[in-house]
Amino acid sequence: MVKVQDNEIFDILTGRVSGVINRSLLRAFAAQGVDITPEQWSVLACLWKKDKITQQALCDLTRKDKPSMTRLIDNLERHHLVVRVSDASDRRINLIHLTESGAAMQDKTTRIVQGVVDKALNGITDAELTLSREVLLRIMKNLDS
Amino acid sequence: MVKVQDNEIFDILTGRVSGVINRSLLRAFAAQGVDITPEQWSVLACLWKKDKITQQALCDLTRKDKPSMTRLIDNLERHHLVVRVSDASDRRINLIHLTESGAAMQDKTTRIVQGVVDKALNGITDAELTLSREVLLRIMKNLDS
DNA sequence: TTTGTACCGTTGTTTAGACAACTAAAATAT
DNA sequence: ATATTTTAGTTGTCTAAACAACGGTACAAA
Repeated sequence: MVKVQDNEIFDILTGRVSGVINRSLLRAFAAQGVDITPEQWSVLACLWKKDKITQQALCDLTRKDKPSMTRLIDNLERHHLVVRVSDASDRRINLIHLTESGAAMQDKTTRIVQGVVDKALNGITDAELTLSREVLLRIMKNLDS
Repeated sequence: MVKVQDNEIFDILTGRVSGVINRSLLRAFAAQGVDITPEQWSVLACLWKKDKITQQALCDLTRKDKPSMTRLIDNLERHHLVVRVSDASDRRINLIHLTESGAAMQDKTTRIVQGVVDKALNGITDAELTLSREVLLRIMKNLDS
């Protein structure tokens, strides 16, 4: 049995790795003069694939809850990267539209993120990565029920 | 090369796993009537190993920064689980002491956390876990510089 | 001894996640 | 046609992380 007291696993699973990555991304953006957070980037990344989708769709894609998405979009709107457009045929719905500046950020920011990912995965083989990913997905599955 | 656009890796590294675990822990505590967060638990876990240490030591052990620790300890004090005792010989220092209630939480909460960890790691072999951990540590090392 | 420097902890501000409670609109049931 | 339920999104409250700036205290150098 893996004992909780041998703290390392617990530490790793409980956000150490993602924290490091998140910080790296945040700093990489800042260093390049991009005023955006990794979370905001993940929302934009969805919209670059498919624009004009609902907030709920963005929740599903990013696995964030609705209040989080509301506030993320508040922030993205404040930065003029997206706009909420309420749907005429179903007035419950906001369709989130990329603005020009929002669309324009894709190339530069994706390069930045790619740089961090490359650095993170340096020296790690495909086989190692595949197995780790598979283990992590299994852990998530074990817990969501 | 692992492309950022194949979103899965990015998603995994960027907190989805730790998010799931964190939520699981939070709910497990709540379900057992324990009014505590996983972060607070991680601080208490340090103190159960070695009581009466400085805030800075707790920062190092938990890899949190000083403001985060200040506020975590604020919350723990509010719950009467620890107290700050300022050191007589060096008045910059607060030594964090477990209270009786703080000490008393060890067994129950550790069992709860152990339960979540067991569930998370169900069906994962030692070899798989060892390799994944090693990969994740390598990723962290790649990034902290 | 005074000055500089390093260290410990706090406060302020912004972003974000979790959860509950809520409004409004649409869809379904009766 | 009205009542109920489901869905979309917002707001409020708490916890927490990141970063900058700050006040005290200790210690070392000049």
